[in-house]
Amino acid sequence: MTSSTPDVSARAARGTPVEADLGWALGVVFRRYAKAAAAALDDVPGGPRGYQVLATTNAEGPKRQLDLASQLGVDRTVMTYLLDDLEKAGLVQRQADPADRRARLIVPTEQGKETLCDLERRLTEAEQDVLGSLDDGERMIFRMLLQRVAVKADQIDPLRNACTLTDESVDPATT
Amino acid sequence: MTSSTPDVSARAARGTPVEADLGWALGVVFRRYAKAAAAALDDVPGGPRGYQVLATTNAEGPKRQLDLASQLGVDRTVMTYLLDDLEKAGLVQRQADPADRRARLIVPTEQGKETLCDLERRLTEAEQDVLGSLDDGERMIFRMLLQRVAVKADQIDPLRNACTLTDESVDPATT
DNA sequence: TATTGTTATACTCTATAACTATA
DNA sequence: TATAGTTATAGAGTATAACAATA
Repeated sequence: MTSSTPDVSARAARGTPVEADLGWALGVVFRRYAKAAAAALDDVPGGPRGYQVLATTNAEGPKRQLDLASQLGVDRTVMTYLLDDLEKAGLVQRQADPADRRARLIVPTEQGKETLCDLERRLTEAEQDVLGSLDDGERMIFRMLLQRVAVKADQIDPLRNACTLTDESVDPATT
Repeated sequence: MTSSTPDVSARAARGTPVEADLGWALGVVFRRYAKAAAAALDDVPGGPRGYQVLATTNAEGPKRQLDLASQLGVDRTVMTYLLDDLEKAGLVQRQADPADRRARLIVPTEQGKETLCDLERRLTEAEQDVLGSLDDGERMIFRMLLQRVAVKADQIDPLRNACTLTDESVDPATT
C-alpha cells in the first residue's frame, strides 16, 4: 500500500466495496467468460479442453499425446481420457507415429475441423458478450493492456499455459 | 484480434497466436494473480476463502453462516468446515444470534482483524506484482475498464462472486 | 411444516503408481 | 534403463441427504 494504488489496510478497516478490488474484478470477469465459454463448448467432449485439443492440433499439425498434454497443461493420464472421448465422437484420430512406434499422433478429422470452426464462432460471441459494456475504443485499449499484462505474466511464469506457440513453429500448411 | 473483426475461422486455420486471444489473456492473468494470492494466503485456514470470510465479516459486521455462505458462493456444508478451521485458529467466533436461536453470528476476533490487515498488505503486493508491466497511468485505466466490465458482468450474473481466487476448477485455459 | 446448522455419504476431478510396449 | 501411453487406485474438493434444534 505504498504507491498509487488504493490503501488496502484502510480497505479492511472501512469496508471499501469489493468492486474496487482487483482480485474480485478479475475473478468475476474470468468466471463470466469461463462460464460463457463452457456453455458454448458444452456439447464438445471434454469441454474447453476438448476445444483446446482441436484448436491446437488443427493449428499446429499432428502432435504426440505427451507434447499435447504438456502444452495444454493437463496430466498425461487425463489426456488419455480426453482423447478417448474426442475420438469416440469422431473429432480426432490417433495415428501411429512413423518415427516412434510407442507414440501416437493426434490429428483432427474433417468433422473435427468443421466443429472447430463452429466453436470459434461461438467463442467470439462469448467474448463480445463479456466485453459488452465497453465501446470499441475502450475495448481495444482494454485488450491491449490485458494482453501486455498477460504476456509479461506468461514470461515470468509460463506454468501450464495453454498454447505457448511461437509463430515460426506453426506450420501454415497443415491443411 | 478477434474482437472487432473476428475472422475466427481463419484463426483456426492459420493458427493466430494465442497471445491475441481474450480467453488466453484472461486466463493467464487470472491464474497468475490467483497463484500469487494463494501463496500470500497460504497460512490462512481455508486459504482465499478463509480470507474472504475474515474480510466480509470485518467490513460488514456479524453475519449468519447461511448468509455468509450464499454471499461468498460456497455451499453451507463447506461453510461449516471452513468456520471450524477459522475458529480453531482463533480468527473468528461463532456467537449466538439473539434474534434466532438456531443461527450463529460470525465475528472476527481481535487476532482475526490483525491477521486480516497483514493479509491485505500481502494481497496488495500481489496486485502490484501482476500489474507490474503497466505504468501508473495505464494501470489506472486498466483497473477502471476491468472494473466496469466486472460490475456489468456481476449485475447480469451475480452468482457466486466472492471466491475470487480459488476456482481454478472452473477450467484452466478456457481460451 | 420450514429453516439453521451439523454430520455422513457419494460423486467428480485430478494426481500417483503400476503396467505394456517400445526405444 | 528410460520413455509413450494405458489402466487402476487413492486423494482432495464438492455436492447430496439425513439429522437435531428451533422457528
